Amino acid sequence: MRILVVEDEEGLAESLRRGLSADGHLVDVAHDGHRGLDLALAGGPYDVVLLDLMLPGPGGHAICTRMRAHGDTTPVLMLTAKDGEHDEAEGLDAGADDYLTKPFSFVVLAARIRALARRAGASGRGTLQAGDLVLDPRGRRCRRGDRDIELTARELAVLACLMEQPGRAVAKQDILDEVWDTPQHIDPNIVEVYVSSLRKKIDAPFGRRSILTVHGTGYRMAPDGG
Amino acid sequence: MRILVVEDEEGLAESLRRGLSADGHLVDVAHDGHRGLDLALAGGPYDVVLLDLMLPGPGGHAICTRMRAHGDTTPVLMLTAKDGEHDEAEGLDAGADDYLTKPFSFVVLAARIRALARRAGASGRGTLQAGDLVLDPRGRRCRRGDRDIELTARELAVLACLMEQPGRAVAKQDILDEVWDTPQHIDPNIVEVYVSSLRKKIDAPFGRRSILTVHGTGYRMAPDGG
DNA sequence: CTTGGGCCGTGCGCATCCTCGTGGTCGAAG
DNA sequence: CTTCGACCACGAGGATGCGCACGGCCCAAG
Repeated sequence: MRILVVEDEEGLAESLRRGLSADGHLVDVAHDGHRGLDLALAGGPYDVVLLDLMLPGPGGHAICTRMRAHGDTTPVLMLTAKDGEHDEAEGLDAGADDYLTKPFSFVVLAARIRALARRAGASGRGTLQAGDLVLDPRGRRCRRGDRDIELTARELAVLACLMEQPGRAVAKQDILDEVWDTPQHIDPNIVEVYVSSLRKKIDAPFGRRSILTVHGTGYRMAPDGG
Repeated sequence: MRILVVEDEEGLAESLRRGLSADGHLVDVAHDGHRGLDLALAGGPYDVVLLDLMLPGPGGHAICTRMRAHGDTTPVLMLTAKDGEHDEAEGLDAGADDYLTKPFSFVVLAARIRALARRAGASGRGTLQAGDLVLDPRGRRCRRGDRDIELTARELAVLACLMEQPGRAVAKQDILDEVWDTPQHIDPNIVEVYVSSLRKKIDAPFGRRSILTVHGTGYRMAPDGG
């Protein structure tokens, strides 16, 4: 997922960036309200936006209000150091979807982010993204940049399997488990064949390389799409 | 793993309990919706929850919805006797992660459970850290700061062995035992070779020194990453 | 029936990785 | 300081795993 973090405390911002990156997300960080507003309005699309309430320049409240005024419905998770009801009400009024008081544990944050993404996904779920490569498994569509790409059912399933966890290696056996019904009766090399076919469709014509081989393990989707 | 099974057909419930236990999991079983809901909300934490859709009392749909409303993101696998699209959409809307129609083979079920647990476990657990050095053994990823580092399978295994106990010296023989299958038939110097290779990748390019030699014993990971 | 597309298995050429040997360097003990 | 054992760097060879083209099979549409 693409996540925007607007947070002026550098230590916290950095640890959020690391933690979320380690979870396989693409993270942009802004250290003040001006940059945060710019990215929120034009840097996206993001799947989730984390906003600190107190910031140099426009605060989280203002950023969220502006986003909603522009018709942007990206889920917003508000972070704040205070814990009064006053703040919570304000944040939610501004159009925030959830609210977290500092200090918080990273595990809790990750859970809230998943929950937000899940709820948002209800209306337009299932689109996977890695750089300029977009996959809509339900609608059976795949695009690189502005060009549509035709995929067969198996190709699409394998690609989805990889794009569900961009940046992480997926074992060949795991792909078999997820894509084939009777994985035990099937030659694992079949995965190589489909990866080869996918590369010919989504990489070669664009001079890219988004599906990387992890020797002895399986494959990995380049988070930036190659 | 801890697994919750909510299933009212006693025969099926029992065979699931036996099969999953045989796979090494800890299994709790509920035979109706009320007990299932109680366990799901308070009996955990579970790694995976299996929900039958049709139950005495609250159905799987309701249980899943309640779990999500409580912020619980435990992976849910929905079981159902029907096979209409209607059911699938309902289950996924409720926040289920996957969906299996009866009858199903146990092998398929086990594979789906593995896939769910893997996806969930991907975020957070299992990542090792020492300063700005981060290792994700499952996803086969390694980062120093904001730069990705490519490691071979052996390199990664040796590094994981050291990072599991940052600051503590690990005997060369212990590394052999953990990383190699037949440690007795192998030249112990091989460990030195891989440490050397690791230092070239994770230390030298950054001017750091995170893998320290403990003369006469083995090696030690600098807790701060060097 | 014929045709075409998707799916799966096989085999060979090739890239990568693993392992070990050699010779040089470092560090601790006396 | 000297000595000896432990450690390190480097490169060659074999072993392993991968990429990809090809051909047969099956099903569905015409």
